[in-house]
Amino acid sequence: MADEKKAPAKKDKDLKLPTREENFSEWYIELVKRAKLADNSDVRGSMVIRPNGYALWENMQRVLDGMFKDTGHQNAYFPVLIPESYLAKEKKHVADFAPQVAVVTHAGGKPLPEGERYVIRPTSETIINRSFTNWVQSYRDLPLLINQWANVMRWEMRPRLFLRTTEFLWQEGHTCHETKEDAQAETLKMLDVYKTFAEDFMAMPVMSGQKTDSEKFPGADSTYSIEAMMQDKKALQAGTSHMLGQNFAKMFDTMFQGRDGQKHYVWQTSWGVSTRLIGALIMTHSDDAGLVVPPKLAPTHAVIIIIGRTPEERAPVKAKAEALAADLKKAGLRVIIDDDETKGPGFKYAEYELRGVCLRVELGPKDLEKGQCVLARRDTKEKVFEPLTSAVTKAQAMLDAMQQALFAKAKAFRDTHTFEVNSYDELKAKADDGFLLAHWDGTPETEARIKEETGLTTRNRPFELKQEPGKCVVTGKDSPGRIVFSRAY
RNA sequence: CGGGGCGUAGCGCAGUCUGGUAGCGCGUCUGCCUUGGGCGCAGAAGGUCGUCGGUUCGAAUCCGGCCGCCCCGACCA
Repeated sequence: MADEKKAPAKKDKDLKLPTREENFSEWYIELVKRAKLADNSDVRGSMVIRPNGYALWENMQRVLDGMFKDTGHQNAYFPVLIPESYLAKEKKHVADFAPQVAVVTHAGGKPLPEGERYVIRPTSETIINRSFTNWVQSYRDLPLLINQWANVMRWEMRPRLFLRTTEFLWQEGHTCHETKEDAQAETLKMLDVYKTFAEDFMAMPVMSGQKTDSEKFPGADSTYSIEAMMQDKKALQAGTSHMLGQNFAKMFDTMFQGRDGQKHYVWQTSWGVSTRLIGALIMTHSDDAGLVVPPKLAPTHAVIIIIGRTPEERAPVKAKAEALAADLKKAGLRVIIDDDETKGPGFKYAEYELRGVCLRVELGPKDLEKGQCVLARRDTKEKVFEPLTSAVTKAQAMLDAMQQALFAKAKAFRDTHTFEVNSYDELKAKADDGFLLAHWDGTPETEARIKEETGLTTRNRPFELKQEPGKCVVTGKDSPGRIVFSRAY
C-alpha cells in the first residue's frame, strides 16, 4: 500500500498510433517503427531498413528495373569513392554539393595527401563521365543508356526516416546522346516512366513538370520532376530527370566523332528515384491503423488467419487454409498463413493492419461448416463472406479494386487541395492548404521573397497546366503562366 | 549551427527535486488456460542506471566535462 506506484496501465497509447490529425509527423515516425519498416541507427541520419521495408524497395526495384530495360537501358556499377578532384572540375556542381559531401581523408592508416582524397558519392555524374569518355568514340556508340542501383551519401542537416537520410538507396540513370534533341527526348521519356510508375504502381498521382532555375540540379541545363501531395497537403518531390546538356561532357572531354567526321561533345541526361519513394508511399495511403500499400507493390497480398479453439477444431481449418493458400499463390498472390496459437485473432487483425497486408482472410470452424471464408480489405475495412469456391477470384477482384480505389482517393484528395490563387494575400492565406497555382514573374528574387515570407517554394511548372499569360501575384509583372507553389518535404 | 527534450531491462517509462537494497507496464521464456477485433492465471529470466571525473561513509539521484539520439528552425532527393 505504502509503496503503491503509478503503474502506467496498458493504454491506447501503447497499442495505437498517434493519429494523423493530432500529429502527422509523429504518426509517420511511429508507423515506420511499429510496422517494422526501419529503425534509426546509431549513426546519425542513417537508418536500418528492416525486411518489411526492404521488401517494398525490392518490389519497386523490380518494376522500375523492368521499365528501364524495356526502354533500352543496361545496368552497370561504378565505385562509391570518387576522387575529390573530379568533383572540383565543375564549379557549379562542386559548390552546390560541397556542404553535403563526406570526404575520406584517411586510408591505409595514414592521412591522404591533399589532392588524393576521395569523396563518398553524393551522385555519380563525374565518375561515370570518366568512363563514358573512354567508352564513347563514335556516333555509332550512341545512344549510351546506362543505369546503376547504388547507395549514395549526402550529409543532411535534418534527417527523416526514408524521406531524407544521410545514406540512401537509389537508382541513377546516365545517358549520352548524339543530339540535344535526343537528350531532351530521353529526359522527358524517363520522367514519364516515373510518372507511370508512380501512378500505375504506387497509386500516387503526380504532376510532372519543369523545375525553376533555383531548384535545378547542380550542373544541369534543366531539371524536371514529378511532385506528389502527401496527406498533410505538403508536396514531395518523388523523382527527377535532368537535361545535362554538354556540361559534364565538357568537364571530362566526353566526345564522339560525328557523321560529319568532326569531334562533338555528347549530350547527356541523368535521372533518379530513391528510397524516399517508400516515405511517399506511406504518407500517401496509410491511415491511423497503420500501413496501407497498393497491391501491385505489397510484399504480402493476403494473410490467412486460422481460428479455432482446440486441435480438433484447428486441424481441418488448417488443411483448408493450406489448400486456399496454394490456390491463391497459383493465381499470383503473395500469401502467408498465420497459425500462431499463442496470439488471439483480434491481436492478429490489428497487427496485419499495422503492417499493411492488403487482404485478411479469416477462416474458422463456422466458415468450414458454411463452405466460406471472410475477406477483409485493408483500405476500406470492408468485410465480406465469400464461398470458398469463389474465394480466389473474389480476392483478385478485391485487390484490383483496392489498387484503383487508392489512386482515386489520392487523386481526389490532391485535386480538392489544389487551388488557383490570384493575389499575394490569397497565396499567404492558403499557404497550408495544398498546391497553389499562381502567376510569378519568373525571377529568382521574387521566388526567394515568397519563400522567405510564406515558406512556400515552387514545385514545378506542370505540363498538364495550360500556360496562359498573367500578372505576378507579388510584383504585378508579366508572367508566362501559373506555377505550383506549396510547402514541401 | 541556434532553440528545446532525452539517455535507467528488448520496447515504453517511473524513480533524480529531498543521496541509503533498481522499480512498473508491455514484450520474452515455462506451464495451464484461451481463440470470430489487441484474452486470463501462476512462475521465471533479463539492468556496468550513456560515459569520464569530482563531492560523500554511501551517487541513477548532487557538481563538472565529454558522447550520443530525438524534436523545432536554417540545407536537401
